[in-house]
Amino acid sequence: MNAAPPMRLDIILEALEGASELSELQTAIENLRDHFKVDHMVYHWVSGAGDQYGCGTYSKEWVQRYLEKEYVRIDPVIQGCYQRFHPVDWKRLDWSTKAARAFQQEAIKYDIGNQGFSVPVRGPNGQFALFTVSHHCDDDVWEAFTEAHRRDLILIAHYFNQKALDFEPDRKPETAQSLSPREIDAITLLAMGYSRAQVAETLNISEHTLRVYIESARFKLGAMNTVHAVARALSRGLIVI
Amino acid sequence: MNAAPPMRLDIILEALEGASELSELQTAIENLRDHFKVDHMVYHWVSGAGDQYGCGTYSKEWVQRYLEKEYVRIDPVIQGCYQRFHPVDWKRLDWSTKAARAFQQEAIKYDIGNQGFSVPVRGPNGQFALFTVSHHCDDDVWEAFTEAHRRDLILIAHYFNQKALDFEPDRKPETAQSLSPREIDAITLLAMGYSRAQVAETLNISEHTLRVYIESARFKLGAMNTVHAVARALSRGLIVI
DNA sequence: AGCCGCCTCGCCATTTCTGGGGAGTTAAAA
DNA sequence: TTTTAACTCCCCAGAAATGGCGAGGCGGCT
Repeated sequence: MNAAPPMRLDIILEALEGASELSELQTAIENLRDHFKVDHMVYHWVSGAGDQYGCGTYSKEWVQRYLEKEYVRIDPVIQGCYQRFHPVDWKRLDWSTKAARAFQQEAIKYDIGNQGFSVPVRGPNGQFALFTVSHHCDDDVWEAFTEAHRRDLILIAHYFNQKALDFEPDRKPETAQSLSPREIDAITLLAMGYSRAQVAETLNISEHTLRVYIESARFKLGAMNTVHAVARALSRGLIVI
Repeated sequence: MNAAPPMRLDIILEALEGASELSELQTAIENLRDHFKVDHMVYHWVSGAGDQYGCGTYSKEWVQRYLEKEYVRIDPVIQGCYQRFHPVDWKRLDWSTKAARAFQQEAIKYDIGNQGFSVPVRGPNGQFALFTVSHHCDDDVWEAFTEAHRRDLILIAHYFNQKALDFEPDRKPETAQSLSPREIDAITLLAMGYSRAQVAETLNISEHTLRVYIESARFKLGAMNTVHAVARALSRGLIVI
């Protein structure tokens, strides 16, 4: 299609590293798609509450439909990568549910391609994103491709996420409010299923003291109740269970 | 020191990728240190609860002291990387507190080196680890080194973490007992801070019905109470907020 | 056709959590 | 040195969650 030959990878990466605007990410991802000669390449930041953000080469129609239908809830690529650290071929995901299969059929109709490979990326505070390459080809061709370029793709995913985090200032101020050791203890034990009485006993403090911790943690986390506080602490990576 | 010349990077990486035992990680990290001609190289998995795990070339004495004194709590490298996505030079971290400076002095006494560079890595369920290179040299030499090898170090960090996750079986056998759509709705809204009454109203069902969902979700998740259920659903990636 | 899972609704008693107060110590930071 | 932040303890009343009970309709799978 294009008269110009694909750009060299290191030049694209350098441009990506130096990017200072969102539009440059879009340019970079298009250059990368041409460089690797694949149908699509997408960076997709999945920010839990439902709001998403990203850039890539999927058609506007598909992106809109994806958002409208809240496909993020059933997309096996999202679900699968969320549990994994490794980059993963779409074939190895769980497409067994009916909803997933319908989703797959529709995606193919929108020219996403029958093959895909996604790299999960994670940042501070539970931030999560995907970098995906998709294409239309045979299984063996695709396997050769992913084998050959896995390292590059991991690095590229890393760079895109780095830039996305740089451009998204919203995530930073929340970081300031970390929890005190005692608060972390309290919230962690609550997340492990202990009742307040049990937590207090475990920590060797009175239940009243425990409540002070829970309340101050709730305040710091901007949570409306204990469940909310635990959920926020978890998804921000402040506690681990 | 060694008579043998350093191994080539891609050979070391290949060995790392194919590793099936912890001891191979230790071998790989020593080879990498020799390859890059630095004083130390360390992979350090920081598992929230306090237990740690890793491999690397720090002296046994330092590792033991680090664990004994629970330096993970005050180490600015840990604190700083936990909030960041980018790899970071130790000089750019916050060493202003008294405890941090004392820690730094002690680390230098144990021959860690005056320069350091750490790459944060994150896996599913809030897993967090660091890959660190440290050395004794001037600022400009160090800057040239980190500039030249940043990409390699990111990839190496990724591979080490991948292997560490593979070797850690605790994270895997999550019996993926999935939740019904309504249960997911209920647990998600609870995780977002809504009270039962609010969730019931939002979902247009009676509070009694809602309770059935919560209880069945609790049962499926093996949780002892609502907080526990929400925490489990979150850390298993069944819900996203 | 029958079983199973999912969705929906109801009541009562008990336990647990939450929101509003106040108060003292210690250790580190400004 | 003063201030700040973390840790500890206490009371009370009202709101919310929990445990255990039962019931019916709908849709898919065998």
